[in-house]
Amino acid sequence: MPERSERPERKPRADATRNREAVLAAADALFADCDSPEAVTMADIAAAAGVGKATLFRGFGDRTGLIHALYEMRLAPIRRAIEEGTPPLGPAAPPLQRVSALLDAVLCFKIDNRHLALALEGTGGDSPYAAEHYERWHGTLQAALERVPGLADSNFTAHALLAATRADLVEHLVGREGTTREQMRAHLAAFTARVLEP
Amino acid sequence: MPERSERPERKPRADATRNREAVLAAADALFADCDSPEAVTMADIAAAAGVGKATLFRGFGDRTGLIHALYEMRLAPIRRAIEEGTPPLGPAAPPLQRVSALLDAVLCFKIDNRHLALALEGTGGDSPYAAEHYERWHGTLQAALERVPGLADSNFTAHALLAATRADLVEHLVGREGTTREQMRAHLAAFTARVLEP
DNA sequence: CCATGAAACGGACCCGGGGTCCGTATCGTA
DNA sequence: TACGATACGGACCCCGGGTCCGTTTCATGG
Repeated sequence: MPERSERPERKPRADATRNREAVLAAADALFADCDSPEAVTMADIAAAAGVGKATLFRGFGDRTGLIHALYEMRLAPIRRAIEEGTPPLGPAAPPLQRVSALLDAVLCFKIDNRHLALALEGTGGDSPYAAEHYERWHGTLQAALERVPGLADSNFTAHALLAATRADLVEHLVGREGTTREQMRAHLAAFTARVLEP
Repeated sequence: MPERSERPERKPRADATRNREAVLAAADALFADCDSPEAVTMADIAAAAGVGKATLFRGFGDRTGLIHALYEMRLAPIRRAIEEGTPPLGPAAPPLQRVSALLDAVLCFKIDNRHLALALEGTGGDSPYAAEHYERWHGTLQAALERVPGLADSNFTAHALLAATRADLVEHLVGREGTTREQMRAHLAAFTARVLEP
């Protein structure tokens, strides 16, 4: 009896995908207006989505997985712009400009998605540095830094620059101290300029 | 009947202080050799100290309080060296040297007390930027930066430089990737030099 | 349009950890 | 030594993440 591995794939169920969307939407909304990410519980999300708790865990594995899915969803456009976009974000940009553009993009993303970034980095268990999206940011940034003349330590420098965009720092400055989005961008730009220019 | 607020203070009980020491020692030891801080539970600490759980909470308020007490204990000497020590760490040092010395001190402390720093910054609930010890680091560093000629944004710059010494970053580089203590110091020194020098 | 089995559902349930309560043991003082 | 205050400890509560299983709903083939 031959293996039937050759795509007997039946269509995915309609309610499953519908529920997945509902969960993502509900979670996004809940995280959006809450003081701190750990204030929103899995049961809350399930209730808000009109779904049983098990559906959450079946669809996303665990809490981290759900947040991760939300995060990647929002991140996808920026990711594309970086990997195959046009300068200054795309790969064709001259190194110096690209580093600045990269960091500015990260910062803007973190500002616009404070809740998610905070929820993700604040997921106590695993450090942010183990996540693959951080690896991507770091890898791309390091590659760009490598092409900057007179700059050793591209590895550490990439880490240090990214550290300036940490979610809780952004939350502290923007959310708590009322720093403007544009002020933040200016500050970060000035800082990176100082690091890059000899 | 006059208020008896004028020091009717009786001597603190011997067992109380003894237990406090035992708890601090036990907690320190447990945090020292564990993969991740949240792996060590309050019950564990109580058991290791030969004490009831309630004693922990009576003496330190909550988990954060206990970790905080440990942290401040270790931090005290460095704090003194900064506030009333001799250059390059003390207040009399020229700004540029002091900034470098300050950051180096923070880094060394975080390396030598990774467990504690990680436990403290990783205490999900409250962001590290709300803690008063961070306020102190930041305040001192900002003051020093203020005296560096040609450097605007001393506030943000202080945050950004301190971000390069975040506990989980240190843990990642030193604990996971095997970076040497001296390598870390060199990297950070080079990075800050780039930021400071025009 | 209906029978069928696979896939998804949902909420009761479990577990582990932070934090509390209160009867009891211990200490400092007179 | 007697006494009141203080600290003790472990049983207990609560809440949130994660699981189990009987039931429901869908896609498919007739």
